[in-house]
Amino acid sequence: MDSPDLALAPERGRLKMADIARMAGVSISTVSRALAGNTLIPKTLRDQIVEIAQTHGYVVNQSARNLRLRKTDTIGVIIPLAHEAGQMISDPFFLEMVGRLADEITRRDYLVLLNKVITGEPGWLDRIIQSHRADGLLIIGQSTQHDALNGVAATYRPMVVWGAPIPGHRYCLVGSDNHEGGRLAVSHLVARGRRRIVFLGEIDAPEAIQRFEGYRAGLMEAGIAFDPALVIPSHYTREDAQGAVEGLLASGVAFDAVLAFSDVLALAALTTLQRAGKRVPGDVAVVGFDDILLAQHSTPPLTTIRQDLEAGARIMVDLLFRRMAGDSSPSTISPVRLVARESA
Amino acid sequence: MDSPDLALAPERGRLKMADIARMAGVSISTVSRALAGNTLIPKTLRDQIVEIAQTHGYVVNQSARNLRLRKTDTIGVIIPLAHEAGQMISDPFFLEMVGRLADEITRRDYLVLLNKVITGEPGWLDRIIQSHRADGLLIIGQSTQHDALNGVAATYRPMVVWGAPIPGHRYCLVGSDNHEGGRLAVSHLVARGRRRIVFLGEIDAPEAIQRFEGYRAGLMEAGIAFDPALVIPSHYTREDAQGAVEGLLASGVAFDAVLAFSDVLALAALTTLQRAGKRVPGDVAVVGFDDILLAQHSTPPLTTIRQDLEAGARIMVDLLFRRMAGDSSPSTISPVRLVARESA
DNA sequence: AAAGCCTTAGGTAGCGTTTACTCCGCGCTG
DNA sequence: CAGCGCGGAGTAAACGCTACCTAAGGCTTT
Repeated sequence: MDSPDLALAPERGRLKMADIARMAGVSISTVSRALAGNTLIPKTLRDQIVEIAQTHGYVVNQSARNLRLRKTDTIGVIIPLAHEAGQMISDPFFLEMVGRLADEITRRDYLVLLNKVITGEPGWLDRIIQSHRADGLLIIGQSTQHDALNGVAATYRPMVVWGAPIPGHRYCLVGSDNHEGGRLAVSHLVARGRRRIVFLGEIDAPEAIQRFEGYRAGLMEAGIAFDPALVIPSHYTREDAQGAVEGLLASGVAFDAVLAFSDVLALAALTTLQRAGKRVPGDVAVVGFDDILLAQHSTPPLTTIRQDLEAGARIMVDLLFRRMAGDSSPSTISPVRLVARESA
Repeated sequence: MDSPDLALAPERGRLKMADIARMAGVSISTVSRALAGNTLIPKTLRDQIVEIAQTHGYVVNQSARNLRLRKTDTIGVIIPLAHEAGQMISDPFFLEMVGRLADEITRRDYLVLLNKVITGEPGWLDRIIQSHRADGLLIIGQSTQHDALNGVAATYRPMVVWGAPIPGHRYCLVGSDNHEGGRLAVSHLVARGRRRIVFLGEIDAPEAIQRFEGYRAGLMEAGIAFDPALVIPSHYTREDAQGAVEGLLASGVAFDAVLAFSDVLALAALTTLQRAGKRVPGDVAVVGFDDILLAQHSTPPLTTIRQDLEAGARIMVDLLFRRMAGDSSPSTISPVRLVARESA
């Protein structure tokens, strides 16, 4: 059928536009236009060219296209991990967030470029931006990088950050009402008669700070004095939380509830407490934060502060695309709600 | 300090190598070499150039680099979703796999490009390969695309597929011993006195087929006749499995155990059975497959066939990089083991 | 019938790198 | 002292594409 064409094809897999042009007997620019669906080329010719390209398995080389067009049809999703504390992309919260974002992004026919970043070396963000590998950036968690983010925000628009608002932030922020979450959790625990409420987690990132502030606000509302002995630091991993809770138990400090920074920490606390013979919620009530999938499946099911990640992801991607289109978009804080299950 | 340099810089954000060259008073090629650490350039000059680049926030444009070098330092992770059955990247199994792969890939300083593909349109794989956006491809699950994969395997080397071996497969395959998994599960159930064992799942993808074959082999070993009425089809989503189990209950068919294709399905079955008043494992024992994180947290904890995803991901990435280096690497099937928890 | 206009198509200049090739000057050897 | 090798740096040709500019016809318009 098209035997003459075949002779013209170079080795498979390195076909370029010029090859298709030769086969079709037209110029390169005509092929480019035809494949782009440009109506400058009459429909019949366009279809012919597309047909030839298809039967030969030709596809536009994106590296070249990206260079020429100065865009990549790709969104970078960045996971900043501070301290090299061993937290990985496999962390359930990140994973859920990444999944949701990926669903939203692919729905818009963009690709997702996943970046794990060990923050610390200054200029990491500039490096990512200037490499021009993505048309926009989604940053999951400010970690301790508020200043770095603020630094680029002035000149680099297509960026949306998940996290908590810090006075003077100039980047576009999407997040939950962490303060209210902390307050809600405490008020729920207090209503169930708890008075000695542990706060489990590292208080470094803005989200953590605000949850902690909410915790203190909740205590104050209830007229309970804040006791520093009940603040138990723990990194973001299961293992770390387990160690922290074991330490707490060993210390002999009395407590009847745990409010954890995240569900991952809460679940670790739950199992550690149970293994130590404590009944949950009988002896100790446990409240988490996030409402990851696991939360509803633990034994007992975890009471937690729910962040609607699906909505959050949708908003982030929405705002990002508006920014990429030149709009300036406002930061957005979504409400949280307490999901009462059985652990508290 | 370097005030004359500043005057030469164009608007921030679009610095190119030529600008750095001008600032340093050398040619473009010298800058390129210096930034690449090429020892042709004496160390002092190299350091000077790097310094200038750094203070001005210059970073090599990857689009251009990719085009010139014909490589991207990027691995494509592809999630083929058949049937448009609503399964999303947010599916726990995919997510866990993606997380593990991402950890392995970023460890090697490559980036991860996430691709959701609705298989169906022929040529989807060619399109991805020819777009030259990634240096290698990791495909999570053969789905129904065995032929498409086999088609490109001959000419496209850097590709590794997660799934189950099919006679005559020519692509590099990594997976678990699905047949043995099915057999193990049945043998475990039989040892606990179960005789009417349901198989819950779609029997379309190779992995499913082999798990099903293992199920039949297990029955045969135990001298139990295979009963087609106990094969309950269900797509890969929670919702679908729930419907399927409800249908099963309504049908009145007697059964005392469920072996599900995946943990997601098993967990859906678990809750559906409980909601219908069945006790697990009292009335019905439930066994899953995969051992996703959720499995150990359900009530009761799920007995399941464990696939070691961490090891699997490591092997996949390992083999892929060997293939990218030109080695040909063998397919690998990892053993599975039964994790007995309380649901069976 | 000359002048314009629209349609259709090609030529070609980049996009920003990397690297093979060339060139220059200096210290050595024979 | 001619010639040679070599360290050091520049020139220019790709990499594969898109889009601006130009041009050739075949129309309509005055």
